[in-house]
Amino acid sequence: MKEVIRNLVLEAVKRAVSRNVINLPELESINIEVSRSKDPKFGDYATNAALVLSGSARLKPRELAAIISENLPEDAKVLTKTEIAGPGFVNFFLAREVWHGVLSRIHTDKESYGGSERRTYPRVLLEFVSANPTGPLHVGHGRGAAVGDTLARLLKKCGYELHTEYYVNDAGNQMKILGRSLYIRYRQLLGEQLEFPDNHYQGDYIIDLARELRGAPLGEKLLAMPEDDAIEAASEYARSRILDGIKDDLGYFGVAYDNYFSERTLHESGAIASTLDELRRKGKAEENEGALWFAMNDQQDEKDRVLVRATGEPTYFAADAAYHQDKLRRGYNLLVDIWGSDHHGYVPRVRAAVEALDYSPDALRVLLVQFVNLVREGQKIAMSTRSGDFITLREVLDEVGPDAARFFFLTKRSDSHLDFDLDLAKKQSRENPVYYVQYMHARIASIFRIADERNIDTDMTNPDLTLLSLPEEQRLMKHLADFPDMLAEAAESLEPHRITFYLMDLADLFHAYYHDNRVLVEETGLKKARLFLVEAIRQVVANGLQILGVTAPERM
RNA sequence: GCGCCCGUAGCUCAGCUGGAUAGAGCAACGGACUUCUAAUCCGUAGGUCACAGGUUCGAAUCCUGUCGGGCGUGCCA
Repeated sequence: MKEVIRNLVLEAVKRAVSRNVINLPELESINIEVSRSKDPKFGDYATNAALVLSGSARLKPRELAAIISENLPEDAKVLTKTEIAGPGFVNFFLAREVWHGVLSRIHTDKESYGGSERRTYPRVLLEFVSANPTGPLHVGHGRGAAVGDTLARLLKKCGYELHTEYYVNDAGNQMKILGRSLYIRYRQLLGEQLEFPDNHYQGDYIIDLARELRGAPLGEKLLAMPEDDAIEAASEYARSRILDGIKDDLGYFGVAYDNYFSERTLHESGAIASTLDELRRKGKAEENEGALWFAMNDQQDEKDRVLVRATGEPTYFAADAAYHQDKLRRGYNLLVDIWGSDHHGYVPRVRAAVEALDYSPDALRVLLVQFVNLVREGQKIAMSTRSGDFITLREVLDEVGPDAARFFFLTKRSDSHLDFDLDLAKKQSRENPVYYVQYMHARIASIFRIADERNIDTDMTNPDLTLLSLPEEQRLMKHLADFPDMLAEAAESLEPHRITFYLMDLADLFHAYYHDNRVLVEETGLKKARLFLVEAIRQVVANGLQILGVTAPERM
């Protein structure tokens, strides 16, 4: 809808220029905004065009606003009137028929309402979670998964060509430690007195894996192998079992990837060596004291960073440079990475690598997701990944369910700390936003169900929407009209949390309306119009929840 | 030390790509159940947008500094 208004304004400006009413040197690059008016007395939409353009037009803002207003296309039926207000805003009052048209549009488009046509957007590769396959997913990963998967659904809805990927860090020292952890636990289980090093994986899940080995063919084989081989075999086993567990958890959480990308393949294929060579040739990588360093310039990072250790082992950074190059070579021109915020110092490094490999640094957008505190009975639950003393995603899902978890993870901006209140997530009341939103859907579904049971006609063809004259009905229709704009802006800014806030606002409007007004009234015309309205609401709620990956229940 | 993020109502947070009078929920207080689900709703109260400067027609939003909190600053991942 904003686009419609914006085009009217641009048209008005062009007409004013061609009629020589105003003079604007740079007509092409004007950057005006159309926004939703906060207060009904300012109409439905407003533009700051006159304020932005007054300088180059050499006119006072209010004068320019008047000119824009006068030069709007006469046949713009969507407008009932415009007003000039404040320092020079042009306020637009839209015709009732516009909102009626929105309702009809929702009924026509159904589950596709709110989306955008495929446009010439960049091809996007979204990478998220990418937790090391050295242990189960914890709650923080859950937040990354919810943000990432919702963002994926959102961008697809908005017409982006997008794929999702999970980068599996299955190379390097961590995998060796993982293998040794399992190997030692296994031999301990068989009765040997072995010390378990502090820096190894302490979690009980390693002991569980060791139990699986006991009596199994692989377990027998391990004992016959030289220790190094046994550790490698144990590592491979642990990696594979843990990754399967991660995939199970993600599946239960409603998250599916287009691709799992193994770091190991970058080592084995020579991709890392080739990327390093390229960096050397470009003068971005230099030997020093036996190690290979990435040469940062002043704009990139505070200091040079090691790519290959003096031991000859490439660092995580080297693999990441190769990985991002690989992604870009696969034809993606926008890479979106979702990382835990503790990795934020790493952003300049990878960005610099992308730039050194001749891609725009803007081809990489990194979303940082802050930590999650679990709260029970008002107390934060202490967690530590190192000691293996943490709450897994699975435990949270088993306790509150995937719907509440997904919704909760999106009740704040991703770069803000999140307190996840387990008690609240289970509560079935107004305080719990996920129930509040789902309940709106269930209530509407129940109207149709009740009507059916009582043999009340729910035919909605050719409704007379002028009967929807209550202020709250107007507000509801306008809010439904905002849905596509909200989605487009959330997608552009990579801010999926906007969807939950939108739905909570809609729920406020709906519950109040429902409370004060009956849909199944005697008068057939009014009943038909109201059914038409609430069904449109139900559809938008369903569409919003679908993007969040949360179910829209018919009854609760 | 240096870098990044954050500081908005008692609490938890929206709003931050500059726009008009800073918004929700919770908690507090006072109300509403003969109803399509009270699993709900209505009302009241609550603010030096951490502080100080600056840019601008206009600043919670951008810039600088100060204070306070978090994180980073490995030839770790």
